[in-house]
Amino acid sequence: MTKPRSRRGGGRPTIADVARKAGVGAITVSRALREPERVSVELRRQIQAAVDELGYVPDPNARALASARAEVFGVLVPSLTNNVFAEVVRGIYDSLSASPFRIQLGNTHYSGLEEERLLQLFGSQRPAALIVAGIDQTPASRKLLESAGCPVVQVMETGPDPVDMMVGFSHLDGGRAATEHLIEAGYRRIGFIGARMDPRSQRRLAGYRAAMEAAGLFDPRLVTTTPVLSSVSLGREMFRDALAKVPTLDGVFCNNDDIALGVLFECHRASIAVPKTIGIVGFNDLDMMQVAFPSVTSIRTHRYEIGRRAVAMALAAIAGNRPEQQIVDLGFELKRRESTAR
Amino acid sequence: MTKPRSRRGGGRPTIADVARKAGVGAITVSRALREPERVSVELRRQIQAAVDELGYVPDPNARALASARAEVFGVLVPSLTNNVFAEVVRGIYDSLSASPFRIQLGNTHYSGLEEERLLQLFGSQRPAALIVAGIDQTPASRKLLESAGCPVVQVMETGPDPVDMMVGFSHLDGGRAATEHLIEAGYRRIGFIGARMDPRSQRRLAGYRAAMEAAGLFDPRLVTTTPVLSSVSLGREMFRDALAKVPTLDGVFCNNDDIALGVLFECHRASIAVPKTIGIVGFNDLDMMQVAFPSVTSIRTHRYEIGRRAVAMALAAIAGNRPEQQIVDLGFELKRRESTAR
DNA sequence: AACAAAGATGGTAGCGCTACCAAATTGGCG
DNA sequence: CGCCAATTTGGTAGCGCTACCATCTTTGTT
Repeated sequence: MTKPRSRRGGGRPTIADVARKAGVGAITVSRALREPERVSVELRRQIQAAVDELGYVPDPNARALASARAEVFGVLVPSLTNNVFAEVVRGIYDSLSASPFRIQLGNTHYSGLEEERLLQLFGSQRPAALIVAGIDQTPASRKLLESAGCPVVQVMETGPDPVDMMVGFSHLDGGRAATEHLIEAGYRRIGFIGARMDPRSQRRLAGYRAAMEAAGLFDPRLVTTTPVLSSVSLGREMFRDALAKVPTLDGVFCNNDDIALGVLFECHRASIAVPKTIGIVGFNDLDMMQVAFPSVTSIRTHRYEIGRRAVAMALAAIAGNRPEQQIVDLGFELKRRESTAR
Repeated sequence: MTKPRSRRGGGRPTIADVARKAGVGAITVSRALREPERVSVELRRQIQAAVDELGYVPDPNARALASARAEVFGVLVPSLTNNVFAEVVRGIYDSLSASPFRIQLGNTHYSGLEEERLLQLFGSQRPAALIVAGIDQTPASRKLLESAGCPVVQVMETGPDPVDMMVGFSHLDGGRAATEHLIEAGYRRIGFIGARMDPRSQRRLAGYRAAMEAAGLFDPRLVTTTPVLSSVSLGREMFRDALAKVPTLDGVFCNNDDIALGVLFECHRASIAVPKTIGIVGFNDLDMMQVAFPSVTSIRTHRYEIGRRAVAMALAAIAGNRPEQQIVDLGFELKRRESTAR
């Protein structure tokens, strides 16, 4: 006869301990915790008392094993420090904090291969739902998502062919709106400056190009891109490059607000008047854009709300009532500010 | 006779399937995966072939249940969008991505109660290690950490009384260094502007106060704080308040770089010369501070490195060789820039 | 009052994996 | 050549929980 719980570390209470103390069967404790309405009020009280007294916390691993379903949301984003994704993730966390679901966060570093690896890993946990950033998964990733056997929400972007559900907006339309605004404001030699040209940035660039071509203003020399990760200092450097290439530049649409801020600072430093000589438009509308001097026109996107909606849709799907709308376009807003007011 | 695997979702391969295919015992497969050197080369090869062919991925839940130890690092931070913690978290993720450990991330929202709740929750998973931000845990949280039965690393700050291990730096010294620098540069009416006065901000304030008192310059009216979450726009507003309160203000030490940036923009807007009329020092040294115009003096902290070191120490402790140094002070650097060069 | 239906509770048998021990094989050495 | 130790492999018995079914109540219906 071996010692009963030699292997378990601290001998923390199990469901059997609770059941014994409450004078009921283990399964009843399990039910009282998961579907209280199926247990009489009286037993529920007794069980709760035993739980409190023992400080019982269910073991999620045992739970997942027994039910073949972990109470985990797998979340895949390409970056943890990019404020944009941080806000999406925050929306997801906030929406899930009151639920029993945990979050398994993965950082793909903008790599398709890493995404596949993480999906493989997440799949082994049988998550309750998967939330992934973007719509450009590799074929292998797409297959993994389709066979995940759980609701899948692609976020940040909308597109024609969802794996399951989608919440986002059109980056192409955003890029076009930003560019059209510059054109309407009277700018003509409008540059595009973009770092880390991920698929979303590419589509913003496509929107820029569409607007420029429609106005007969497109010139490939106006486009400056790099695969390097975006930063404020990079924005400054790229702006200098762009200006060296096209000295007549009179406006820039920046891939994101970090770049835009770098451009703004360089304008200050080089005594280039904004918006008079150069108009600036950013993307995402971080808090600081409206505080900057001059304040910077930007495309406001609803990152936090995207996170919330993604969770809401996934939870609805888990509960069995899939939303009638598979694709939710949360749109964007052009925030007109001083940097383009000439 | 019930169907053998009716409950399991997609009938994914189990260790038994691999064992059968490789013609070995299940336990040998388990060993080949976890401690390959204890299995003969030949069997190892056979097993690997079977794993590849079946696409077997071990179930982490079953693993955790059987071994009473989950391959999970619990990580608790007060904010997900604050760039500072995002970088720590990134350091942690990057250091752990090649290991079998997953990460369970919790957001305490700067709340001690929420921290307790999350520690309770994390404890139920028997994590391999815990990394928590800060050193000011509530007594209940501290008890949970002490009885977690795994390595614990407190990060971001150092202090005299670690639960287990610590990686960080002294916020008090940082605040003092920033303030002394302003004093040396010739500023006299130096304000402190601080939002979200968490314990680390409090200690930066204490450092400011110590430096000011030592120079005989302290005046409580110079201190402007709020518990509101920090942002660039809040920095602007608080600076206006501070200036209204003390019109002779000639310098500010800001709790963090967001606030400093808000101050800088307001100076531009109100045509206040920096560094001539007002000197500005920030805290953390985000990338943009050196690009700003004028560039902003700040205290550089090593967030990413803190994350990496925390993981390295935890991994060492798990492997059985605890680092001889329990408390690692990674220090900080005062980055002198244009905003205080007068 | 008799009987079916619905509700409440419990027992049993795993979920997929690993700790623990036992067995089989090999090698070294007197 | 025999014996013990080291190495390699496998069997058994759970880890803590829940799905599934069985049992026992309670309630509703005619």
